[in-house]
Amino acid sequence: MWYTSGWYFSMSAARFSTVRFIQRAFSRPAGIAERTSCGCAHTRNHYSRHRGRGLTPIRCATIRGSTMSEREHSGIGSIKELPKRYDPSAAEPHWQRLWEEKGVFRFNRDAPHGNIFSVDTPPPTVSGALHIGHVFSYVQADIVVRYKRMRGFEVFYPFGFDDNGLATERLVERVRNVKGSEMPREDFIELCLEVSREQEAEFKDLWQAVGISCDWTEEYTTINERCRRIAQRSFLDLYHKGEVYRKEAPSLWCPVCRTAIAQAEIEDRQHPSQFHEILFTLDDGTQVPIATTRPELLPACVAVFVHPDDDRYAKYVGRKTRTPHFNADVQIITDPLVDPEKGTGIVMCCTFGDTTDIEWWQKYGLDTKVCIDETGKLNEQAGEFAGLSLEEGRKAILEVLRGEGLLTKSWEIEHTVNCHERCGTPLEFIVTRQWFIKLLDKKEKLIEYGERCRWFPEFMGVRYRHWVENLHWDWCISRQRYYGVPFPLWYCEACGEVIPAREQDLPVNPLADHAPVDRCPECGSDRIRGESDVLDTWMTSSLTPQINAKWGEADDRMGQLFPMTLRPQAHDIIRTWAFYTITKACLHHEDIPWSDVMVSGHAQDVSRQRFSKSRSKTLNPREMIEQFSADVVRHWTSSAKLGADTIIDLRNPQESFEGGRRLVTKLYNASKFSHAHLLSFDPAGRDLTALVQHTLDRWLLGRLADTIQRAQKAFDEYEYSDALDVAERFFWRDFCDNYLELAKGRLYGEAVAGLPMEEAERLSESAKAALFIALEAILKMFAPFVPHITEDIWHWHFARFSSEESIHRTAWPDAKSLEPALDEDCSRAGLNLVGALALARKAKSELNISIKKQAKTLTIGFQSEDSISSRALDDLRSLQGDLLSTANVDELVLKAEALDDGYELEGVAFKARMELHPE
RNA sequence: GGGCGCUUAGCUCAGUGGUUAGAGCGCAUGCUUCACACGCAUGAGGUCACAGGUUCGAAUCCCGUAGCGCCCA
Repeated sequence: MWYTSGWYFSMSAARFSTVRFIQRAFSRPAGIAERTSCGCAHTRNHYSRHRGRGLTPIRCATIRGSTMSEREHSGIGSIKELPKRYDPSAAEPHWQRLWEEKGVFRFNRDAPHGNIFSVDTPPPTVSGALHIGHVFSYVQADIVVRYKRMRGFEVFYPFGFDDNGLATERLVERVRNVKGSEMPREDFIELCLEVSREQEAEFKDLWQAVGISCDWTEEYTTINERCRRIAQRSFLDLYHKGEVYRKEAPSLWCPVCRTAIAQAEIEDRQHPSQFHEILFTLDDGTQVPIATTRPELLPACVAVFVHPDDDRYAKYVGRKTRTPHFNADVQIITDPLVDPEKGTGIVMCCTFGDTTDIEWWQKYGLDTKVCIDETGKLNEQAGEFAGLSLEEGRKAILEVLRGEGLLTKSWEIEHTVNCHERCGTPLEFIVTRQWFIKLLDKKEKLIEYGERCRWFPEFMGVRYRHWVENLHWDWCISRQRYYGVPFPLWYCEACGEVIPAREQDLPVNPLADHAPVDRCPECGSDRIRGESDVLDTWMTSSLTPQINAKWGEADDRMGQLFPMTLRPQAHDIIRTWAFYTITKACLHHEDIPWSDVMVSGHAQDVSRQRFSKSRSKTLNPREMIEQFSADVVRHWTSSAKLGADTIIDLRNPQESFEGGRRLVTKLYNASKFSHAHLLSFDPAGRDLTALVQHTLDRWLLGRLADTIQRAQKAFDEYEYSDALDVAERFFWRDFCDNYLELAKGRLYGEAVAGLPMEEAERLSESAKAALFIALEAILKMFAPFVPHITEDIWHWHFARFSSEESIHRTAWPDAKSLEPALDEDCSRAGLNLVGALALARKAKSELNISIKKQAKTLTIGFQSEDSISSRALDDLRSLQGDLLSTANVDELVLKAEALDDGYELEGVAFKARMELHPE
């Protein structure tokens, strides 16, 4: 039998006693640690140092603040006495409270500009519950921020909520079942503020629960006094610079929300629709077929168009035609914008069906015949159809035409319709008087400013450029709504003069406050009226860098904080949030708002539909955190590369969280093991790299240095997912699978049992020093991703040697500091040993035996006698004790010749053969 | 119609000119092992969408085709 091998007993005499000691230590009832004169509980090694060698007791690491101490402090002393499993539901709120109490993420207001990493997070719109997609995007930013903080930047990470505007109004109307238009304005605004406050409390609670490391003392909402003042200051600045104008013009109009909106608020939706072929009549009685999807606009028809090269209709050009039923005579005109392939190739132009109608209206000086009112109903222009909704009007007009024999054909088509992103209503163009910011005259400048920002990933900057290139309208900033920042303006009712507020009076409410003058400076009239429109909410939310830097305020810190460093956001808001923010910085300061933009993707269901606040089917992040923990949810957010969308199965979300769960469990277990051995190691005041002397320990630190550098490089490019990947690889493979297994012999004292005391001490201290360095670096590398468990473990052991209160304020691991311990020969030897260990594992696996089962010999043969092989042979010879104790083999046979059978490891120039003890 | 992105293992995805293309999940086999069975070990699994080109060498660069997604007309 294998255990009767004489070699085993002769080599293991010392080990045998150790084993018996361990058994005795473990046989104590759990929770009763043996105590000695140093007054604390002990690990086996610590215990043996006191008893066996009479060494002075070292200070034992006590656990400060960690959740473990609350539950288990009485039991430090062996692995057994740590809880079997980590409990995130207790640990996570504990650390979140501590971070808040200690102000761990608070910005130091005296920090110099050059050392600041400032983050302009887009404040989430208060328009419904946050979903898992928000967590996906915002946590990605937090991961980067936590890394930057550890790299020594003074982080400025404020957080705000965008509660001003239409989106919030619609939420309030929905949840309180009211209509803003049907109640007193002030009451409605009060209700909006109330709902906003409730929602914001929930948002904040969720952000804290998921561990967003922002500074809550910098919190703002876009409706608060500072934001109203800055938004009005922004308007006045543009007004005085001549960058805004007020004009009566066709504007995008939402008939349901009854307000003008901007181009950026359009959402294209595919609608099933019908093409109708309608007969117009020429002056000589000839009938021409015109195809349209919008027969309800027939009363507003002011011309018909054909393509200049369309031979079919060339003979009609320049003549007049009469609209069916409404009997208006309109001109037939040619224009290249007509698509001859679409419908019949003849198209009617109305006031206003679409942007082409508006273009033609301007270009050819056409009549204005408005048939739609601002509530989306047909007006008196539509004759007997007045008062009908557009849908009813369409049916009625078609019915009449059919009766008159003028509707010749109808067929189904798929049609893209411009809808309002907030309510989905098809938009109309209505002539109204609105304020606009000039954009079209500065497209090139806006593109240039976009290019001065660094976009991650780079192609997201291209999307911005194309959006600017394709702008058709100046920015309409008037909203005929209630819950928003008022225009700081009054008008003279007599002559129409515009009277702006004075800077020192901001913020103003022109409906309640007196104008800065009693009489119109132009005509002397005392009939002065405040503007009732409010500013587009983007007028405020495009100013978040200025709001954060308190532009123009008494405590202005623009010099310190502007431009900001980073704008993190998802890609759907490039055309809105990013675009408007760049526009404002350009207009106000001739500068970019931030130097870097990191653009995240979306979380989607398996059907590849992105989540949104309005979709009912989504995942509640609170429930996910309760079920899987914040760390696990955060780990999932790193599973996708920056900018890439990710998929999460709503019916089976646990699959997406599996990787995080595994990492957290593994971190806990590996740390628990390390902790037990490190309790007897005192790093205080010692040069740890100098203690690391064993080849394997130096190999480990070489791998660590490489990992740190690669993670750092990835993080600096905002590629947090690559950083996580290299860290996990190192932790799982190098550290857990190989190093810990190989070091156990020395950590338990077995591998050094027969050596002189000093040598044994040196080798075991080397392992502990390496363990200490590597584990702390591992915790730090994972800290941005899984901030709670890393904080917890760091407090078991490392906090007491640090001047910081939290791992999140400590320095990112320094690869350079490891250099004294690095050595090429050790790196190579370590690699060879790990290769040989893999061969031994493979051999046992092929023989279907446990890795633990003691084998007789491991024979490794080398294919050739080149220098690589002979060095590898030397490496294995010098490390054979580590190999044998880890692989559980009695004897290693090294042969400088190729083996004719056995197991070959790919990429390694040797083969191995395993020989078992006879049964 | 235009722009951007994507197409790599059963699934979800890494992989920016250089050995034999990787990971996680899933699958198969073995192992109760003194941190971890929520674990470990070992293994199977790929015509890198298709076609052409550049190159000593292409998943990677260029051109074209097809399909998918997003954004904009």
